[in-house]
Amino acid sequence: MKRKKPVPTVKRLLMYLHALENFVEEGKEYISSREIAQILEITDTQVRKDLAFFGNIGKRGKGYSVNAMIKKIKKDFGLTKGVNVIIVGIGNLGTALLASDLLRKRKFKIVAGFDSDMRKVCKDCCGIGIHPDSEITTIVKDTGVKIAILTTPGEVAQEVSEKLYNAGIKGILNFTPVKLNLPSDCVIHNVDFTVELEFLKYFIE
Amino acid sequence: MKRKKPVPTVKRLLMYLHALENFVEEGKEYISSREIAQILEITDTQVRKDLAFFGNIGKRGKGYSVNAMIKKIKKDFGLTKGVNVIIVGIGNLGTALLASDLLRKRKFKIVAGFDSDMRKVCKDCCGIGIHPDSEITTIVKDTGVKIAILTTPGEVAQEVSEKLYNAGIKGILNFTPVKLNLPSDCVIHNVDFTVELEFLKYFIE
DNA sequence: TTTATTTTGTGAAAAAAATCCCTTGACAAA
DNA sequence: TTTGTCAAGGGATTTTTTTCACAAAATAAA
Repeated sequence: MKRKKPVPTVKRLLMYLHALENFVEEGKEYISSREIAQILEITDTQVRKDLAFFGNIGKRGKGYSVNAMIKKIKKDFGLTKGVNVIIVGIGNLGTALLASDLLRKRKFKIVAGFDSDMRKVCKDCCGIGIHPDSEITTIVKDTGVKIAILTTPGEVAQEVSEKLYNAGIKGILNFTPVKLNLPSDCVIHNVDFTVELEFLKYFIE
Repeated sequence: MKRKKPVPTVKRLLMYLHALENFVEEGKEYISSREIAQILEITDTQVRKDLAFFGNIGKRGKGYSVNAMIKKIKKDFGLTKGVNVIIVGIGNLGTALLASDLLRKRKFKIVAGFDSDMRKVCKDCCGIGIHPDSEITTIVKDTGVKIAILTTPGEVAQEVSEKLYNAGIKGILNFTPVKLNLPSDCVIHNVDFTVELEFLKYFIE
């Protein structure tokens, strides 16, 4: 890898990865930058510039090896083996994520779920054990999981996130509408559909 | 409004709006660019540049009127009155969105839900009528709804989105992992948590 | 083999976005 | 008043990101 990749490049590379995995199922061996570009509705130069971060991995006149590119991206992003995550807050959204196969399909392994409501705590919900919040610290430490998906109500989000941080969580995918305040060695990424909807609305004249 | 706003500015303005609505609850009258900047962890210059798209709405030495700014942003984004949406695909995620108060809180009104499975169809689920897919065309035309939230399985996403487009939908918030192919007068915005998770993982060393 | 075509790779240019710096206005305290 | 501080506004600059233009390599066809 050449050097630190710009954030937009990182996002696009992940989108290339997802697009490519469909092609490998079809048995396609090589793909050109133009083909990738058409799928994502960007320019082919852009695709080549992004892929140039991995060195010269393309074959002139032929394109990029689908398998080789998938491997390169996965390796660079630490996605070669499954990534462990926990889900904190087993409400409607948390349950939907537990039941969804999207996470599993992309090799994310939900090692545990947590909820403050003892009624939600059960040995096995959708194949994943649900534990009380009080067990966050021990389980995070024992499993060494580094990523948490936060789907609690907004009211307790800050408090719970602090517990997660202290237990050793290094990244939080925050589905609550609250802006979490944690030390900078914990990466927080906010997902807010209402912002996305408002954003979408703006582009409809 | 001065001129067309850059995409990053649009996103930030919406985040300012969300942040500000917390302040108005606290009864705060004026807020400085620096205060907003600190919440979102960006620079104050950035905030001022973004707000400059609305003209000179700030008061030197004092800051920006919280209420005035909220009004400005809402008006510009067409968020002064409720925005109608439909949810298509009443699986786990669709159900979670129906039950969630996040949409309601931000003045999105779910006018109908749709599912191909007749067993999901009921008069009133979480206060919203669920209809069979076959009724998409009539209901979209009758209500004039322009935005759809797509939460079907990936396999039928393209097909269903075409039906939505033909019925008059102009914007789709796409939660499926499929890249939809529709004419360019329909805005598509993709939300993929797996990409977000992978993105997050990249920034944890 | 030769020629045409496809497609990568890259330095340079352009465009977009963010930051810097300085001026000006508003308010408050002396 | 005068003075000090806070904070917006806006031009200039810098940085980042994207696009352009074209050479070079590989392939396929003649």
